[in-house]
Amino acid sequence: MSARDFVSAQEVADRAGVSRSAVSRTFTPGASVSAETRRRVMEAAEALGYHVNELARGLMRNESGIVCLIVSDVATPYRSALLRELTLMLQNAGKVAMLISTDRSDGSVDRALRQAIRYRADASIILSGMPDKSIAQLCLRSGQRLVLINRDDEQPGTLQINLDDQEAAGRVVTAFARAGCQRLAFANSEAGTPSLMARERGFVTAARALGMEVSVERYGWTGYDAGRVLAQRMLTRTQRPDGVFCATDLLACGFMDAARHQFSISVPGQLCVAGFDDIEQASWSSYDLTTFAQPVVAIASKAVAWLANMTPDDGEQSIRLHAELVWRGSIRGG
Amino acid sequence: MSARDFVSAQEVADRAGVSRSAVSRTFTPGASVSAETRRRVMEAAEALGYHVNELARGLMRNESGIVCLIVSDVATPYRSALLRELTLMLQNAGKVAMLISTDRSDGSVDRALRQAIRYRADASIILSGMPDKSIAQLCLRSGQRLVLINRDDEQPGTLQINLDDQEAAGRVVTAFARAGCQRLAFANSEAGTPSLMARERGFVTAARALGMEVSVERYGWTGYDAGRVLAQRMLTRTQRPDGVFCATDLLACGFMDAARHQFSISVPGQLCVAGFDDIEQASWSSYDLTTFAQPVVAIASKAVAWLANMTPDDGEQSIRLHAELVWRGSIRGG
DNA sequence: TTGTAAGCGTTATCAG
DNA sequence: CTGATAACGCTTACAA
Repeated sequence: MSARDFVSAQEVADRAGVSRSAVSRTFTPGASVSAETRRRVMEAAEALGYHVNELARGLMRNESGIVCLIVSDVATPYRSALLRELTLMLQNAGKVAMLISTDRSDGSVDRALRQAIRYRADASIILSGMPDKSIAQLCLRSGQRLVLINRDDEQPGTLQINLDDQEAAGRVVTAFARAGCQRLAFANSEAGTPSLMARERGFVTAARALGMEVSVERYGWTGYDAGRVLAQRMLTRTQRPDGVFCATDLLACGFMDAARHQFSISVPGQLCVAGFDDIEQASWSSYDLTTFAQPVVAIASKAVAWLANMTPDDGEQSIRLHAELVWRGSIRGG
Repeated sequence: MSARDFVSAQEVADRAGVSRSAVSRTFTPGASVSAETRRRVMEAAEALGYHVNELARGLMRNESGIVCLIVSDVATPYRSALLRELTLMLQNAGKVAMLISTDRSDGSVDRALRQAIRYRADASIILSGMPDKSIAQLCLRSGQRLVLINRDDEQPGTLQINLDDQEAAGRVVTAFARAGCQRLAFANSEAGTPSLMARERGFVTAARALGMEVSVERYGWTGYDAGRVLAQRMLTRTQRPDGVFCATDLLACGFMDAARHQFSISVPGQLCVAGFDDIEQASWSSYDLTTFAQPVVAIASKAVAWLANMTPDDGEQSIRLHAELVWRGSIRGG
């Protein structure tokens, strides 16, 4: 068992010949300490290797500085990009990120939130899954702020950040039409999250509004492999689609690869493809995928700003951000 | 300002009609409480929405349960995959992950470690960058355990996890030779981390040992774009290489894309390519990249096991893991 | 098994 | 500006 011996403010105070309150004030931004006292304290602290104990500080201040990031599938390109922005901005805001991974099992998010409460996190940001109403209530009641990203559920007291998924999906129909596509299709996963379903809804209704044929297929869990399977199902029909909107870029990459290498269908020559997220791979020249950009920096900065501000009106708030269409080569006639 | 009102053990004790120590014991695994008392406490806790305050507990126990993950470029496929395994296994071990992002600036890792100390983390796992000796010493002196992954530096008291990079790089030379390659080349970044340099060293020496021609080029920071630039430099030579080992898969993807789409060179027909890491994209059929697998689960489980065990011998320890060659289609004649 | 009481390292309050 | 003193919520001897 290790020593576990940290130096305390008391020891610093002793060495510097001041009271421990003086030490505390030295390390509290904006507290009133004379230059001379501060200097002596800093010197002693440096020599002893003193570092404020945030556990004790959090106990007193009733504010831990911890923000929990609750997320599943961290290794996914979009998720990890969002994670990067969030941790970076939290650090810049003087907070620290606690990462909790969830799985698809029931109550996984609830367990994560309970963890957040135990560590007295100032806030939790939920990137995937939905918390049970009751546990969300508990968070809010105990003064923990809650941010839901792309969840689109009405939870009073929380900040909701969403995209204009449905409207965006409508815009891509226009693009397919301009490219001369005749038979549209939407490739979705079975995850059924609000944003995924909004994209499907938007695509289908916009296509119908233009009097275009449109079909929908759903399979698996929004990854590359699911995209391949979807291609297999959709491209072996007698009347195969010539314009496919995939619910995410990962699906689109799998779809394109299967189309080209398995069925020798040229993209965009015989088949136009679009995705959603604008993950890094979408810009790789093997894919060159037309897609919608997740405004990850905007999402992260909105979330962190809301947390940092501690807005006086604690009420719910809903932010809807714009997903910009990124034109690349997977749709003809950009 | 929010209410920030958590229920305390005292309140639970009052409601259950017991002392607050009884409450404490109920939530301490392996403490002696009668079944009846436990039941009443649990009931009261449930009703009130009580959750142990880990800040206070950590203060007393001198053990926070926090493990810091210090990492740069979280959004990179290999890094995020390792991150996923680590957080998952830490959770299973009853620990919680605190994520600290670093950049390439000097002292970035040191600042991260200082943060870790302030939160009295039980341990820190460093995935990128190197801490200053003095701050590492401070961590160890204050009883914080340190794990360095792929850093290959001698830091007494820490756990070092490394791969057999140099030996692996040697094995790929054999593969190139079997494929009939004549002119080998190593595509590296300028990052100069120990593992990257070990791969370069291993490749060059093995090639020379076989009497094969071999060149080295270094550029940028180990990403897709750097791979493209390296291809540009290396494939426009009069005597261009026909077997290229890229220091990472990301470099390899960029390299292959440039080779095929920019220079119309067929892979593996005219050019064999190999990478390192076995990121998810390496298995995508557009790349089908022969590469070495980072044993991420083994790495993570070794790290967490070491932390959990609190091995009596506190001394340094060095684990060298094997990077398995994953045969795919980017080298002829697998 | 249970309750009492003494800390853990900090900050906030309030005299001086 | 500075120093005592009382919290914060918890765990853990120690005694009952």
